[in-house]
Amino acid sequence: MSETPPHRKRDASATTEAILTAAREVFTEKGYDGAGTREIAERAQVNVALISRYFGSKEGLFAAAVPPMMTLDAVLAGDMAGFGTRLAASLTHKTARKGFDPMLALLRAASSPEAVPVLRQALQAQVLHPLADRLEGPATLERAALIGALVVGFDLLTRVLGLTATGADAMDALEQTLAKSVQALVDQR
Amino acid sequence: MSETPPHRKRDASATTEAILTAAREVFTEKGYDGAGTREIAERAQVNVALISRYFGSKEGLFAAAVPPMMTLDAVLAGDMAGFGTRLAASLTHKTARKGFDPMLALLRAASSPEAVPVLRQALQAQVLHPLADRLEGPATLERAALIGALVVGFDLLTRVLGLTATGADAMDALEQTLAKSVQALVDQR
DNA sequence: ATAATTTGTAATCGGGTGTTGACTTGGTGG
DNA sequence: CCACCAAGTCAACACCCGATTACAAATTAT
Repeated sequence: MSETPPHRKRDASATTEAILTAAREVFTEKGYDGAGTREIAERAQVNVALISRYFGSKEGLFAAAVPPMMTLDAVLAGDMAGFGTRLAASLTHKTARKGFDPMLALLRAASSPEAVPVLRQALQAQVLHPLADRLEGPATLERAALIGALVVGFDLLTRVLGLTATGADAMDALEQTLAKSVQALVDQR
Repeated sequence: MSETPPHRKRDASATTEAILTAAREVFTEKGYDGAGTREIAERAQVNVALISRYFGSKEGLFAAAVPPMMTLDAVLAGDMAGFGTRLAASLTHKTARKGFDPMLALLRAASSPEAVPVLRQALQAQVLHPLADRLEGPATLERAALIGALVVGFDLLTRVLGLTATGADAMDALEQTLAKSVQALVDQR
């Protein structure tokens, strides 16, 4: 058995990036409390102390890892007439993407006091406000918040709590109803 | 200074009840991970070991404390024409009740794997199904789930993440929009 | 080549967690 | 009265956490 190369080339930016992607994965899977710095470091194949060095603390790592990825741009592209359908599809068509998922990370970190300010600010600035700007009519911010509530609640029920629709046709019905509810909030005026 | 009476009268059912109410409060405030058995015992003025004795484990305590209280009966009473208004009012009129709040407890425990099965079962059996039974038309379970998502998401945004409506009139607009969205899901057919 | 700075390592600190076992105390039935 | 058993106490266990310190190795600058 050949010895594992004792250390890869020294590259600060590469290791910070490795830490960030590992942190995103673990925060997604385990939440803020459940994610341990040792586990993150291990997955990044990096020494634990480097987390403190580069990000100051676990909270600093979370703030650096999660917020930049919270965006609604993909679904917001296109005309708002099809927004409900697009959003519903993006929620039900769980691409089962391994690794980082901003929504799961948010849901599983929301119970940790240290993470709350970070999450609130990012959600406000990068999701709710951009969405409200695309709405017309009265109370755009409130309607945007309700759309956000629908999305967040939907993901909490299905992905975190694991509530499953009973059948494939029920899944279709769910997606259609969701799309209709969202679109009603978009078209309201 | 008189000595504090070294111990109150021995009463197993009274102490289990004290543990339960203390547990409900702490789980509400700190979530499942954040709530410590020692803190619960201290608030109940009870020895920590009694938690293990009476409930087997922290998970057992959670299962005994939270699910029985998850109910929608108060809002479900009355005719379904006013359901949206009633539900929206019950959410925005945060009575700021101190102590136990099943919705907060659910939200802050949802990220803990040990709590998830308990929460899912209780939500399913005591909230979603009773609500679906009161709905008419197609896909009642799916529409009930979406109403649940709206409620859960709304509370997550406002109470857990602390997103605040900018003004009092904005709060009214939010409540009305929420009522309308819920009622639309109720009346759909 | 030598000094200085950055990058990575290893061990440890102080504290907190849920849970357990042995023990003591209180009330009660024989 | 006293033995018995439930109810409560106490101290410890084994484990995990985030953070820090002192040190070694590699890179860069002089």
